[in-house]
Amino acid sequence: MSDPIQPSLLTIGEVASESGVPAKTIRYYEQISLMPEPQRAANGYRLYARATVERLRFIKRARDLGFPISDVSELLSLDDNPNRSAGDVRKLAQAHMAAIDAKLHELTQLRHTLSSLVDRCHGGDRPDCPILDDLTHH
Amino acid sequence: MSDPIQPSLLTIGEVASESGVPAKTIRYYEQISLMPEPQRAANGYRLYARATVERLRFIKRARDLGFPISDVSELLSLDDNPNRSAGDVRKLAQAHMAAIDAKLHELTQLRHTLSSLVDRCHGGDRPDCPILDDLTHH
DNA sequence: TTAATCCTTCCAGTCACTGGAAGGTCAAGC
DNA sequence: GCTTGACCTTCCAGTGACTGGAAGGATTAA
Repeated sequence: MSDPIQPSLLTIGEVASESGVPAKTIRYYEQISLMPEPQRAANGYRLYARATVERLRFIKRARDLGFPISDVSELLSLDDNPNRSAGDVRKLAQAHMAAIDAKLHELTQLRHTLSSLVDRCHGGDRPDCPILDDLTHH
Repeated sequence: MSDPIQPSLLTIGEVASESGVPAKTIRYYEQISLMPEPQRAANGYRLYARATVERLRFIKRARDLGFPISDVSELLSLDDNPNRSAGDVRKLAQAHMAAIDAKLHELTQLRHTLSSLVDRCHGGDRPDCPILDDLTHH
């Protein structure tokens, strides 16, 4: 009846500051079902169990490693599943690495091209410019 | 009175195929004012001068080099301005290169971390996995 | 009582397109 | 004359992963 808030439950601001994930982002994760809907206090505030902080840290670390949300979702499922195989996790990480490698390759190419253009440009006050020439006549 | 369509004017499909920029994207560029509004035929079709193809190729090349639209807009202005200085163009390109370098650095770091995690994972059927351990306990 | 700091929801913006719906136009073939 | 297909038009919505802001309620401290 007295419906006391259990001392172990945390507000969104608390899990946010403890996990490093902004409250706004936590609500967003709930909206896209990456995080489950939490309990609510009588006043409508979200209330989270302590373990939620770990969950959010897991997500944050995965995001910091560049995994897209869809991968994070899979990683969470694997983490929850005691019958998982490490091979499945490894495959996911390898696929992500391959995507990063592709991006690195693309950016490296770009960098070479830009660097050669910049090197060939005198950079002075005259209007003639090999960079614009390249854009115009490539 | 007879309002003949000049033979040198092109439809959006024609400038699209000659420039390599999809018609949809050309309309989008018009919407964000990267491209000016073109003439219209009596039936409402967009009609472009031949020179538009060069303009679109310029944009496409700049986009392929990774310049954001705002930079492309500046590059077009510089290209149009006979009093430009090559130094301004060079500065823009260098700033873009710096952004690419930052991205490269970030991705390289990521790649190292992921690579070491993947290397440490046996990848077999057992559930124990250093990748998940890292996500959980980092 | 007031102010500050929480919390809530909902809407809009970021970036650069891209897909799709619903409909008008045009040329060719039967 | 009719149909078919390839154009063209506009408008709306979705992508990824948030982020900012408005408008308002709740709680706490001075």
